Amino acid sequence: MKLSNSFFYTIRDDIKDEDSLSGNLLVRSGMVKKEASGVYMFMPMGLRVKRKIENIIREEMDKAGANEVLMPALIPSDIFHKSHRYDSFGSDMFKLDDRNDREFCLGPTHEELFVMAASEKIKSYRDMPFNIYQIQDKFRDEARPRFGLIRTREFTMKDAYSFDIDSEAGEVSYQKMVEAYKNSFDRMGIDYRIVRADTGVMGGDLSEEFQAVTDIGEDVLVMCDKCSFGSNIEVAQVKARKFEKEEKQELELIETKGVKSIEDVCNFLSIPASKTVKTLVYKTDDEIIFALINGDRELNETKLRKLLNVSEVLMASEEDLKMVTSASFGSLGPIGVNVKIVIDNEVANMINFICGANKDGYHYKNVNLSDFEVYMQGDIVNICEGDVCPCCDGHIYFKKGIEIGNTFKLGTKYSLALGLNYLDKENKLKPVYMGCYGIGVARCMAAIAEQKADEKGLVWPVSVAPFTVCITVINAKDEKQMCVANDLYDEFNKEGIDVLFDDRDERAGVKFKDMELLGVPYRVTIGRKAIDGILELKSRDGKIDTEISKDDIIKEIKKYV
RNA sequence: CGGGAAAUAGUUCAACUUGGUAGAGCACCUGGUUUGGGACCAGGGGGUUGCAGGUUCAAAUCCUGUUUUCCCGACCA
Repeated sequence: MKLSNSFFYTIRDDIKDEDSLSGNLLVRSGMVKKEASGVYMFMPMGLRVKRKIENIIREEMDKAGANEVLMPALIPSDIFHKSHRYDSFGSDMFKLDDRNDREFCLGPTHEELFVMAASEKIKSYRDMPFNIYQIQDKFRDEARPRFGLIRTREFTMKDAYSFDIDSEAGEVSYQKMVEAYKNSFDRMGIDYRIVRADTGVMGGDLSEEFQAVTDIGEDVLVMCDKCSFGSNIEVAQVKARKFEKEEKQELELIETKGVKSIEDVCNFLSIPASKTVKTLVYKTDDEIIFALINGDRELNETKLRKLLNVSEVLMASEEDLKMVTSASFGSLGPIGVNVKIVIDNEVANMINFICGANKDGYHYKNVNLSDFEVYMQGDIVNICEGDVCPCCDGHIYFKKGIEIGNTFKLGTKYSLALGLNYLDKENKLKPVYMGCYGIGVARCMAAIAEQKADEKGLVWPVSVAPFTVCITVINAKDEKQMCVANDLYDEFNKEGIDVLFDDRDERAGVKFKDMELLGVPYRVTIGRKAIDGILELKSRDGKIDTEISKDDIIKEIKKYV
């Protein structure tokens, strides 16, 4: 591609409404442009990167034996009613009516359609296993699009679905996809971690996420400094701490005027937070519950929701609280109140702890488990840095990540809901075992940009770069330089190397800056010495900066691609 | 959905507090000088100040509403 007559532009100033590093650079380099919050146009350079990422994924999926298909983006809503997901997606779904008032939506995901597709083939156990996938746009009316391409409302996703006779066979299909994912992300040069995650609205038995490590990540990744444990914080198990053994003391009511927060209590009594118990009030589907956790912990709502087996937990308001006690937030505890008490595993290990007395201005000292009735006990807190790993005796540290891919063992959730069955050897009807596997294509692009960019602009690995090499002519009016450049351009093309020819009549500095902003991995500069057959080769990452003979340049570049 | 900020030329911003003909850098056009790291000089084009009301002799500026965008949170495969 020659730049002089191409649709290419760059922007010198920072973009006002793109705060993230990747979003700002992707827009400034003319790769994408925002049309609305979370809605982007892809310009030629951006589209090339996106396509390269798609092709890496496509190759790895095909290698793993999956077959590519394409589903509609426009989907009749009834199918989501059938799978009972219409309401769970709720306002995240873009909804519309056709001219006959039939309800449609723009597909937020495609499990249902893939089940429909698979049912065309699946009649018997002989018809499995197989895996089908597509690379297509999804639409989700996100509450808050942000960070450029990282959270958008229309986004390209590769989604694959495996169909097996049972969980054992499903496991094999699942592992194949995990391998394909590792290969894909390795080829893209992404620094990622695999972590356990919540299955969320997808449902199913197990979910793992592929998380690109970056500081602007929206997820907290829980890692162990000793073993390979990795988990999203939302599901990371906490090994309950054991506390020092001591004799149980007599329960004691103490006056604590104006003492509300855990911090206040600790200061007032000169004790560590771990000696206190925090009482949090939650509203579930139909009642108020008190959740008790150690004073230096944070509650994890996902875990609480699962423990209680309810669809939603919300923090209670002051009014909700009035229904169960006259005390206000800051003076709550498990004693003398008629609500269900849920305690964290760690609270069960505590002896003689401090908590609110359900009477404003008072706390209880020396509280023990025997002083109140426990409705349920479980792991309902967030793991902390420094905690002991749930799998070994190592210690936990955190990283932040962007979810670039995930894999789900769906099990039979969708096959049961939508009637996808097969006949086994004994002629019995059984539900199909499914897995589903997603990769956010543009999100990968943003993650790479985020991880690799420097102060000059984007830095693409060769595998996803819009062009592998650019030819920069110092003086486009110099016929000899242009002649050398044109020859080289033809040679690169002949060799099948993606080459960008910056033949614009611009000053050298402008061309250098533009190519650095764009992040092309290698630059061949054609300048004064070109007449003697001497060119310059510079890599965007700064590792190579050398003069080189015109005759060796192709060979040299080929070493890196 | 809660909290915060913002909207003025293609773009980044100024002018708003204290109402009085909207200005700069970059970008763009013309001419000239330049030509290896976002050149310089001279000249020039470009704005219903997001939108709708209101107050006023007079509104970018004050008031009300509304829309959009970003940030923090809630939410989120």
